[in-house]
Amino acid sequence: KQYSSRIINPYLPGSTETQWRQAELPQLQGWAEKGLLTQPKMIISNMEPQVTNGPNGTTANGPSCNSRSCPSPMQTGGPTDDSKTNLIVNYLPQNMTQEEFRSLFGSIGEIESCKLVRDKITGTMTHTGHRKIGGMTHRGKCKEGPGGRDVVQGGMVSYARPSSASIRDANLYVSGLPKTMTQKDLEQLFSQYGRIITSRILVDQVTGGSRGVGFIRFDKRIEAEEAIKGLNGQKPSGAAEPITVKFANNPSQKTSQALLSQLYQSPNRRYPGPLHHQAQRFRLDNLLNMAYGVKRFSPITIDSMTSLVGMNIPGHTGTGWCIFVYNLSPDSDESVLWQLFGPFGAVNNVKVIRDFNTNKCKGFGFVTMTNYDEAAMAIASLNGYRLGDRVLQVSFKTNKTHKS
DNA sequence: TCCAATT
Repeated sequence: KQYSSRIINPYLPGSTETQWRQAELPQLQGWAEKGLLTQPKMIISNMEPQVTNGPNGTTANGPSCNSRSCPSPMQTGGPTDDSKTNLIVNYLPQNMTQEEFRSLFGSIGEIESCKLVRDKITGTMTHTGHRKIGGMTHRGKCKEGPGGRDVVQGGMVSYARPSSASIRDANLYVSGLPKTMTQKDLEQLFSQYGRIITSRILVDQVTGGSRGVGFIRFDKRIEAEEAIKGLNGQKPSGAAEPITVKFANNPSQKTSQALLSQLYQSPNRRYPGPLHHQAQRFRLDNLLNMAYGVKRFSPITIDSMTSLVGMNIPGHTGTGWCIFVYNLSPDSDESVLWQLFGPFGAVNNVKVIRDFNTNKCKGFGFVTMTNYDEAAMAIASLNGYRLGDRVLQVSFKTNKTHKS
C-alpha cells in the first residue's frame, strides 16, 4: 500500500479530526496514548499522496498545496536533488530518543543520516518543551518505496533549508499585538517583507486567548531587518496600540547560570529564603479580617457594571481583574504575590516579571483576581504597604508601555 | 526605579 507520511498540525487549516483518526503509524499513536507528546495532537497520518511545491510561496505553517495535482518533487527535482532530501522535524516529544526518531522515519524511507538536536547545557530538548528539532536526510531508495513521494512540508515536518549565514538570526519577537489578531493576520502583516518560515502567536494557557505576543521567522535575516524597520512601533490597521518588533531571544543562548536558576525554582516553593522573614512580618490574620470584614459591606458585584462601561476599565480582562504590583525586590517570586493577594479573595494567576537573562525580578508583577470587589480591596489594602524596605505600589493594570 | 509576555 502506498501512503505518504505527513505530520499534522492540528492548528492549521486542513488538519482535521478525520486525519487525526486516520493515524496509522503505531509509534506516534503509542506515544500520544502515553502522554509523551508535548502536543498530543501531533501525529503522523496516513493520507493520499501528499506532495508540495517545496519551500516556496507559502509559510511552513500551512501546507502549500493540498492537491495531488501538484508535481511531485521526485518529478521536478529528481532523486539527486539534495534540497528535497533534507528535512527538519519540529515539535518532537521531549523524551524521544535518537533510536525512536530514526525508527519513526525509517518506516518511510531509507535514512542516510539523522540527528536529534538537544540543548547543550541541560541535555533536554529545550526547557520549555518546544523547539525540538531534528534533522534527517532521505536518499537512495527514497524514490522506490512509499517514501518516494514522501516529501512533506508544513506542520511539523518541512524541508530543511540549506544552512547559510543569510538565514541566521531571522527570527522576530513581536509584542503588543491586538488580542484579536490571528496567526494568519500576523503572517499577512509580515509577509510583505519576505518569505515567512514559521509564525506563532502565544496563547494564555488557561483561557486559550492570544497573549498579544508572537514570533515570525523569515527566510532571510535581511527580510527580518526590513520588517523591524517597517513595523516596529507601527499600528497595524485597526489596532489601537503600536506593536513592538525585535529580534527574538534564543533560549539556547541563555547562560548556564540562568538555566540553572530556572531549574532551581520549584513552583511549589512557598517561602523563598530572602523573603521568609518579610512574609512572617506580614500579618495574614489582619488581612483576612480586613478582606472578609469589608466584604460584608460590599454586597454588589461589578459584573453587571462591566457590561455598562465596556472594555476600558483598567485592569479588566476577560478572565478577571489584572493588578499591577510595583516595587518588588529582585529576589521576589510568585509565592510572595500569592501570599499578599490570596487573603483578599480568588486569585486566578500571579506573575513576577523577570529579566530574561538574569532571571531576577524586574521590580514588578501582575496578579489577576476574579472578583472586582476583592481586587479593589486588595489594592486599597496593599498599595503603600511596606514589604521589607520597599513600599509597594498596587493598582489596576493600565496599558502604559515600558520602553527601555 | 512605574505596566509583561521569548516558541
